[in-house]
Amino acid sequence: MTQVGAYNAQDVEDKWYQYWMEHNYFHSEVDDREPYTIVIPPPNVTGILHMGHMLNNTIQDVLIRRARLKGFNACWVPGTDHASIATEAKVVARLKEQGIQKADLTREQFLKHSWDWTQQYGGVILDQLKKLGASCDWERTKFTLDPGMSTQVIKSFVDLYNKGLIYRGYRMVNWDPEAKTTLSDEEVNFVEQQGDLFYISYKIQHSDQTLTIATTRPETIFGDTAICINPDDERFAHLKGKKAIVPICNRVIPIIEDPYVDIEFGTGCLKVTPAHDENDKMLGDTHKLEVIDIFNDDASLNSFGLHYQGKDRFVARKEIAAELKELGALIKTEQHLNKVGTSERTKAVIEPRLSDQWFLKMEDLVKPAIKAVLEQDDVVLHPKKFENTYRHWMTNIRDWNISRQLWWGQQIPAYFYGDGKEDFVVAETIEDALVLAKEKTSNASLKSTDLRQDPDALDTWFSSWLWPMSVFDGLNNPDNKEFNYYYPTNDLVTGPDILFFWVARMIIAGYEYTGKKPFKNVYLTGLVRDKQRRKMSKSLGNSPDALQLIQTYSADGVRVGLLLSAAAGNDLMFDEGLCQQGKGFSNKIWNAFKLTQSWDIDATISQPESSKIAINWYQSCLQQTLVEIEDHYSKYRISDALMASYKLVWDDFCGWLLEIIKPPYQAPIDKKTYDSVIALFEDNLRILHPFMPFLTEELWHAIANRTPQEALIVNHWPKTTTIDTALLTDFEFAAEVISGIRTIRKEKNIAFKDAISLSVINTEKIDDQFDVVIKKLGNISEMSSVSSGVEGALTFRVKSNEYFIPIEGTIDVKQEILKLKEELQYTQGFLKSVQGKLKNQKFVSGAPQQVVDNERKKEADAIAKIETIETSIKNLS
RNA sequence: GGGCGCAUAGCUCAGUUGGUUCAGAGCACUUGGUUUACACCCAAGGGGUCGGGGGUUCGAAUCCCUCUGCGCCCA
Repeated sequence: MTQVGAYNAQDVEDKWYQYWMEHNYFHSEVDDREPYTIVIPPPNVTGILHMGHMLNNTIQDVLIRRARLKGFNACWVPGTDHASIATEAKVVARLKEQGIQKADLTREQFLKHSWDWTQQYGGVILDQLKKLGASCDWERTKFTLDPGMSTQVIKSFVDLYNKGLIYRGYRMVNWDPEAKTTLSDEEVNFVEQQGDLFYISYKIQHSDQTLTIATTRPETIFGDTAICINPDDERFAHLKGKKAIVPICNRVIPIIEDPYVDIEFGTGCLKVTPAHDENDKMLGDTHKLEVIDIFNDDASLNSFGLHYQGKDRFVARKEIAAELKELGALIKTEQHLNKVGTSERTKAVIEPRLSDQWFLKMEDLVKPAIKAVLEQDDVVLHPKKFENTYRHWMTNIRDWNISRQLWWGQQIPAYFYGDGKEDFVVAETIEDALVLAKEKTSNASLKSTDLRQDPDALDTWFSSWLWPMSVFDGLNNPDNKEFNYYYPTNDLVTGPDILFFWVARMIIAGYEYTGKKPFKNVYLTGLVRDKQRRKMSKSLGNSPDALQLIQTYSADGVRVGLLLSAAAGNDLMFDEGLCQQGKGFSNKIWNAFKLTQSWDIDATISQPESSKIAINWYQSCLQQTLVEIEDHYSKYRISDALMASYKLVWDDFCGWLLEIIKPPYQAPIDKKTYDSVIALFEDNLRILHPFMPFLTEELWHAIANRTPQEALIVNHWPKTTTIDTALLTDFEFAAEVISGIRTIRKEKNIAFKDAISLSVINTEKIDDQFDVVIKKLGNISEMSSVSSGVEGALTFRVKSNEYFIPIEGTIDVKQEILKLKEELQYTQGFLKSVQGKLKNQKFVSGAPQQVVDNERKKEADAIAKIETIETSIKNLS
């Protein structure tokens, strides 16, 4: 007998993580085994662990630990992302606090600050993942700006440029005036805002007439280069071919006609500002209009804004409205609800702006990626429903703006040698660039100092889209042993919010560079929300502190809590109660172990029949659950796999098996039973290990002294054997009998410690092997088979078997009969509906044979049961 | 404005090809139970016209139409 104390999760968790690290179990090297690879979605280098990370890294750890147990060479590659916009914004903000403006620094100085920041905070989130139990191969940790990673990004840029897929375009882009950078469409959020609709009057040249235009942005009148009307609009027919005068700046602009104008909206007249609106740009192109950009980089007005020069766009808007009013040009203003594009990062209102940018042509690149997911199932999305979203995006894809006006990131490897738009070459190094530039210009005297590298950096996603390849150096060195072994990877676990940003692009890059998928399965988790369904966010302050949660509920508890309600692709309503449930489960397992250790083992006593049968039953039960779990995993239904394991251990192992084999108080247990139970407990631990790595490893070593080679983390998944289904069915029947006894005990207030006797009319011809179990769990002193009813006994039925419990004193016959009659009525009704179906010729001929047979069986069962009940009623009356 | 999805017990959700996994799970709730692993426990129990309406079918939570409410993505 061993004394086992209470479970102290914190000490245990630290101890085992250290042990795992010391013995290098997480590290993977190329060998003969089949690989199983996951690359982590690299969190932002300056980020801290939040609930979303916890969820998706728990899932990855479950998958990787299970693969390890299944004998695969499991490799989970961790890393961080340089997250150019987010990180640069943070660095700029910190410098500002120190009184330093980014504009006052050189690029080199600024990058030095950024690297300092990265080194200071970069490891934090990875350390937090360790607390969660993440078994990443830390020796392989990568950072998207590592020199080896960056060269691959540059290589791919040059390659795509040389293939003619990257071009420089003057395009309308989303300009973030605060971060002073371009954003991709995906980084712009549209938020509803109550604004004003201004009705501005323009004079018609050489006449007294005016026309009125509705606009939400009066400050852009300085950029107006035309007025547009619908050619079919009768109201404005008289204006055709005339010219209008822009108020304040008094520029004369043409009145053009285009069916694009919506006659119904506003006044039916549209002012055209090609520099500051996508649709206006389109009109401008069609009608060859002048383009006047009126803004500086920070969205203050430039010299075209005349006396508003230097003023912010929103300040200018108010003041211009006031001036227009003074001039009598402002007819009225109306309240107007519109959707305003804002920066995902800085929340600044986006300014549509024309600028020179680098673009990647997507049309041909997406083709293999569409085929792989939607036609060939080469890459499978879980859950499937995301295929529709994927299809929609991929078939409507636009060219990707890959340049950002930032310093933190890979600098675009384009080198300018002159002032012309086409005066550049693209090369991996400045030396190569010089060679190319000399060739292109036929100017042999060019020097590298004559070259100016494009100051812009590449979009962060342009480096992370290579991630599954670049972490294995696959672009620098495509024939290397590791890349060939680990790639394609197996599973990718990430949130659906970056299906386009990241997942789709990795698939595109994978096919472009290797002709192969980057991963086989994509598991899309849901978003973690709070109980009120709100997204977890810093500003709402509704995101619990991840490390605090681990401290309160243990890492195992939090892992279980998160997984319990996390079906793939479904948002997860986070509730601390779930973690409590996880912790409760740890406690349950711990106490089950504590119980087994409290017994004295006696090798001389023989095994009770009830223990023998119960152990056989649990063996089958575990095997059956194993099949179920396997099926859940194969469909990436991780929470179902957990729930199946949870019920196996809690209900079947603790609730039934341990209760059956438990020796009487202070009596010893026979050795055979003890050994079998421990062996089965070990199988439980193997199954639970991926979900609860710490507790299971602790118990694994508490059971026996084990060498490092024998640690649970590198042990094996339970071996599969045969399932005795007849045994399972018989047990189920016995469980119903026990439940019947318990119900009667409760109804009649018969305490468990009072033994009772039980008789049965065994119409069902049930095997008596479980009688010993029924006797033990029902506290039955005597159990006998009878051929006819027992007088003065309480009864219950399981199928057509009738059970009798004689009790002292008289039973309330009237009430018993009433109960029986109710049961009879219900069964008769059930029989009637079954027979109704069977009488229906269309059902019998139309339904599959199996369904019809089933109905016949139901009919027979019901008839037998009715007979049993009727006999009982007769006996009582 | 376009696209995708959801609505099942008080809550969070399963329910795969229409029929024994068909009305289910976990939690919560009610009642009873503690000298004998665990009250973070055990047992028993209540609770849903599967969002409304219509249709297809021998048969619908499941397929189709429509209405209502909600969520997400994109313009």
